[in-house]
Amino acid sequence: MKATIYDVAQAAGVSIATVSKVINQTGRISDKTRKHVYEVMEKLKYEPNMVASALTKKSTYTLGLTLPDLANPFFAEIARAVEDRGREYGFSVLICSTDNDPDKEVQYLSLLTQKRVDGIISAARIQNDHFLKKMLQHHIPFVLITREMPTLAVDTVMVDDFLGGYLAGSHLVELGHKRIAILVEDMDNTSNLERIRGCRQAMAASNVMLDEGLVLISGYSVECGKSTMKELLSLDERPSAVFACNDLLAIGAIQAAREVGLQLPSDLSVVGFDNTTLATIIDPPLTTISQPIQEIGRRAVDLLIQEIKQEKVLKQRVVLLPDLVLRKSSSAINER
Amino acid sequence: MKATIYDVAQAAGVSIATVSKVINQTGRISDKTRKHVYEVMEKLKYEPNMVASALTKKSTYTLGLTLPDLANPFFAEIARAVEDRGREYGFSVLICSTDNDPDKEVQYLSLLTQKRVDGIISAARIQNDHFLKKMLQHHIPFVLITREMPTLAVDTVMVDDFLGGYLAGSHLVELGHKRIAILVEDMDNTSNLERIRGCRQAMAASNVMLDEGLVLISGYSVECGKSTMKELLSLDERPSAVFACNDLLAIGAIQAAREVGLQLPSDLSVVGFDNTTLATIIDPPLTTISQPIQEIGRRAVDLLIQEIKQEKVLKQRVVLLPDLVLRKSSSAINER
DNA sequence: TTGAAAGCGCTAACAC
DNA sequence: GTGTTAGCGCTTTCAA
Repeated sequence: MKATIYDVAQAAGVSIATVSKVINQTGRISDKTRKHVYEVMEKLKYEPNMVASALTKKSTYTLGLTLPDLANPFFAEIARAVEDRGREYGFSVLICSTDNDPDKEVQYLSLLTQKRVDGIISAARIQNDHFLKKMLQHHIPFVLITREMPTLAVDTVMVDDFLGGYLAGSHLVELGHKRIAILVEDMDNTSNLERIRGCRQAMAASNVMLDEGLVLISGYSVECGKSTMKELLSLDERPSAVFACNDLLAIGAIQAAREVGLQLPSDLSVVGFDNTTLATIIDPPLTTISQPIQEIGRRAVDLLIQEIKQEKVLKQRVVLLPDLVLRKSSSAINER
Repeated sequence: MKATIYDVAQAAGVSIATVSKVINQTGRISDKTRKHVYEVMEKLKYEPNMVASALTKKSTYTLGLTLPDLANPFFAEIARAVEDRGREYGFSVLICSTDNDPDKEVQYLSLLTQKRVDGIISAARIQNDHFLKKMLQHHIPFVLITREMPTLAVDTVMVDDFLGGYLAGSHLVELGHKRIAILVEDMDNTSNLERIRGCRQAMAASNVMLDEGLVLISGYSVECGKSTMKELLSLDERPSAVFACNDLLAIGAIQAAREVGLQLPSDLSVVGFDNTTLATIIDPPLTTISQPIQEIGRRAVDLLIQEIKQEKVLKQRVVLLPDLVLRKSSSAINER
């Protein structure tokens, strides 16, 4: 049986209140008893029971993180950033992959509240905003990352998707591309919509019209990007450039292009979004729009902790600005 | 204030015991009261407090997972596999990246025991086996994955590293390579040692001697692999093939080779280890030794849960067998 | 500087 | 079928 605070108190010849105080460094305890209690704890291999203390303190010192898929490098990096920043504040993190499945989302969110996490960070594209609204009514500290819910007053840390799309679009247009395709995971979330809108607007600013028939919904994975890109490449008049709304799709696009024998970037320019480590691994290295992953994780945790500690009442939306990272997958159009 | 079981009991006009029974589906409750209690819970938006129940039930239904770095795709995939299997049993998982830092390892392990996780899965290369021994004495269910501790009776799920190295070595030797280099993260862990030993033995079996000067410790990242590979390539007599003890290093090696203008696989064959998704992204696609990641996560959780439920006393070491996955980064030696 | 005692929200005998 | 009650291991007034 694990030692409890009673065992320590008894062995040390003091009360449990005293032991509690030395553990938590609260109240005033003489150096002598403190040291003695420490020794006894050591001897008994005593490990404070945080579930008991959580029950009284009403704080578990754990954060919940929901995201679509932990195996996706982008989210894995986000998770790591959250973990690191959480650790600095003494919080650990419970991770939940939802696969963007509404059922899982609801289940996990409910689980997290039952486990009484002190706050939740969600990168999941929550389908059920009704449910989310309910969560917020429970007043559980909550911050959304990577995406926004325009209709909800919820703390958010995100990147400016419109600007990201705009940067991608201008880059391509400046390189002389006119026939630009867009690969998107799905159209159900604002981020993707904004990225497309940004790209379209950048093109329009240079009088290049986006052919809406070249905007393809591909699903979520390298494979999906690849097969969708193949469709695109079998078109009579194939695009000379493609903006993929995330790196995974961009990679699929590159693979598809190579499989049909195209040279990159001369035959096809590809721009991604996220700037995950994958972007440097693919050949040619991917020109992409960077999200400041570390910073997103960091700021999200900061906001959450402030809310948990009630140091803040003002909800806010932090919009970080993306960057165009030039690599080798894009180049001036090759007019034959 | 969140509703408690008392609020529900009162509002439903029953005792808390009854409410508890309907929540946990224990004891016998009439359909009528059950339904009524459910309605009240609904109305009050009651969420059972799992920290309270954990205190009495002595089970938190959460698992701890420690690994070197969640941002590393290999471990991210492991984490996802563990999460999924855990979920099937109703467990969530607390993730801890140790960066192979002995201090963090000790801190996290201690944190996990304080949070009273029901069990721990560790992929971390725990430096401090003394500490680990202490953990095991506490009888906390524990399973090691991805690596072994030969001197400790601890449940383990791993891949046969020796065989993996052997497969890599034979493959290269069969392709006619004689000057084979090995890139390894570090020599502090049995896995790496075994992989090298396997490779060496496969070579020896074909009367090819491993030049120990070609075994380089590179550190842990694509960048490290790259710079170490550059050293290797600046040798007077450069190797014609390299076995990298993990995919990250293999990717670094490929990048280095390309940067100095080599053609792969004609000028250099590269074999990796792990078969992460990265292997399919790099160009040329990486020939590598596959670890059955899903299966490792799955089996680890199964073992752990059995131990938690005390359905098992026998400790065991599950050794999964690796596979050679042929892709495009290796080919017969090119004799000029 | 220390201790007694009342909770925290729940489960599990056990009694009715 | 349902209720009473004694914990689970800890924190936190409040007294001493």
